[in-house]
Amino acid sequence: MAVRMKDIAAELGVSLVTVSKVLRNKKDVGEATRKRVLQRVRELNYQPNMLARGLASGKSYAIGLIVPDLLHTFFAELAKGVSAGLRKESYQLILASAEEEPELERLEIEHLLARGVDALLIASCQNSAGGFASLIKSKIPYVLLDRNLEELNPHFVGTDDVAAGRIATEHLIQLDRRNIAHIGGELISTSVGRLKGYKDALKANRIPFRKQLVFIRSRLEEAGVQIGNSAMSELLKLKKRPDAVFCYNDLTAVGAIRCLLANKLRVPEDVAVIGCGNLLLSSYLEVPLSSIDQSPQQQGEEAASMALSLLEGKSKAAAKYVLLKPKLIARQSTLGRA
Amino acid sequence: MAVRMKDIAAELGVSLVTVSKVLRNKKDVGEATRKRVLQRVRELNYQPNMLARGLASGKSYAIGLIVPDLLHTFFAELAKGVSAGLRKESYQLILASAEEEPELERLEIEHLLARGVDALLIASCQNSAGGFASLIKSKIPYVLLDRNLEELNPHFVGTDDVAAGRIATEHLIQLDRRNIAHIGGELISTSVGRLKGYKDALKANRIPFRKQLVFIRSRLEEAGVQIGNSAMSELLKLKKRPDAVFCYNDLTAVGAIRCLLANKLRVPEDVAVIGCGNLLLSSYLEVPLSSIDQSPQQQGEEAASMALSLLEGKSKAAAKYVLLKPKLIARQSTLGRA
DNA sequence: ATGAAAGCGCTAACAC
DNA sequence: GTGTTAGCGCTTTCAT
Repeated sequence: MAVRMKDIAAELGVSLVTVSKVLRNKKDVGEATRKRVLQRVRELNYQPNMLARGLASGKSYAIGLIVPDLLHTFFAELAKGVSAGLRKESYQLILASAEEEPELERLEIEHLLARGVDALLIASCQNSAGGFASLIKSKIPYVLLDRNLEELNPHFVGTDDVAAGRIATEHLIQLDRRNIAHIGGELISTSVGRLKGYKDALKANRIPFRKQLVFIRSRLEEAGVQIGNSAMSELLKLKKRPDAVFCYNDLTAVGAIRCLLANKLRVPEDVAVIGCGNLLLSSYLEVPLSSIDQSPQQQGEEAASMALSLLEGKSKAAAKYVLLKPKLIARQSTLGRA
Repeated sequence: MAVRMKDIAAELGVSLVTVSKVLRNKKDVGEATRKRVLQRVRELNYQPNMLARGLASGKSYAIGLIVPDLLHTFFAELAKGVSAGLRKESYQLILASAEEEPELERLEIEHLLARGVDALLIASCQNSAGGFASLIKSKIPYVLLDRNLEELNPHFVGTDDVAAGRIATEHLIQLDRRNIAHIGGELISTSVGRLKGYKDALKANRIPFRKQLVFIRSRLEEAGVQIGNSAMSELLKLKKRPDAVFCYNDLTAVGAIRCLLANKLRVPEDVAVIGCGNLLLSSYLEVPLSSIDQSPQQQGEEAASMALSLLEGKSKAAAKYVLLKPKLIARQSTLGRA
């Protein structure tokens, strides 16, 4: 089939090992030989068989990334960042999606391990550490992304979700809203953090926390937009209607806005809405959506470099936690028309 | 490190070969032995080392997919479809993005070949067959997706783009528009096809084709939304303003709508706009966007099954071309408020 | 039905 | 500097 080192070696009258050394930039090869080998390698556009290399060396120069859902552009951006970060160091990315199913995520972990990835990056859709058994047993380094699982005490790259919740809520407070609702998500770290930020902001501004203004929906029940829609319609049934809503993600916010408009309410005059995540299309929406940006690409790059540090055995040098600062992006859904 | 076949064999007092046979469902193993092996395999949650298997057998049970850009949800949906299609047959997907750079696409092709993928699916961002040299030399089967390159005479799965252009344009004609502009893209098969469909529809309805109503922009210059925006503003300079625009994709349409609204024109009353691709968020846009749906997930599944057929040596059984029928999704940007 | 031997294409350790 | 030897963990072929 394809050309092998053996072939190149034979052609050039050197040993296979010499070719191998040249290709891995080993120093103990004569300059003349090195040039001859490189020349031929380039002519043939030879690529070493990574299966063989991986098997022999125990290193595959590939890193796996598992995301919950690629349709969510946040994770696509994350993947882009990881890919860019790895490419700099000539590592390769193997990308897989768990389709929001914990069981599938477990399977993908095993598949990637079986393919010999050197490290694994996971934006997990699991809510417990159980699915990580084989990963932990494998001893390969791994980094959790976006959603944390504290019981694993993992290396982690994500957003400071408490800050995100606080910034969003404070933005609404500064706009003189006092009756601020929150539509939250499942019991994953991001949702929990954003809820805490919401509460913190209320407390810091001496606004009483009202339980009935908080609406938590498990994501399993419905898709994001529907969650926002139905949650908002519940909130509208309250005697004292909220004058603002902080939604834990942008899709939910889109749903909430749909519901408000359908009820002839104005956004933001009657109810201001802010999301979180800053989806790529957020500024083109029916009502351009205020949101909290989480720099997903930067998160990806950070995760990549953390993983590479771990591989180089700099376990101590590598930061354990990287929390990126969220940024407010205010648009029409809170500010109104300019 | 991890458990190996050798270990399981030793524990059970059988030979490594027997274990291997059980795991690959070979018939020539006694029922009792088979059960004992499977039992232990399950207990240990043993996963065979795919690098070793691939090296020994020449088959990796992995199929590569290269897309131009994961941020474009069309390709994310495509990937989801491929993944689902492969999973059914216990093949694994290895996903890579070329970030719209032909050179990167070439690199990814080589990487995936070096990793021993059994087949390759490519939604290519190349505009010539040059980048496919190593792929062709490798002899592994491949399928092109979405964008065709006729000089390769490849196996192909995509949309009937001529039909897409025709349907979109006819929709505008049925709404009594006669001065229909087209904003097109680079010289790739999809753009060319949609432009042809546009022309066909005009001709079929005896509407003269006017060259100045067609605006082609190379994608390299600007991002989709900007293209639409600037192209539309050029079109508005025409003496006779268009009363409708068919944009070759949704992002361009979003840009066109922005431009129209910024110029105090009403959509669709003054200018109706239709896109193509039916982005996931299309219905939540500033003006919900009419578009042409291309069933990307189904395309992905078709491509997966085509690739698997090719692997099973059913080269003749496998269809050479699969063109999916596009569907009109009419929303507010052409129909107005309901 | 079971297993011993050879080898996939490469790297690692050690000679020369 | 260069090459030899011995694997990496599997599959394949061919005995038994």
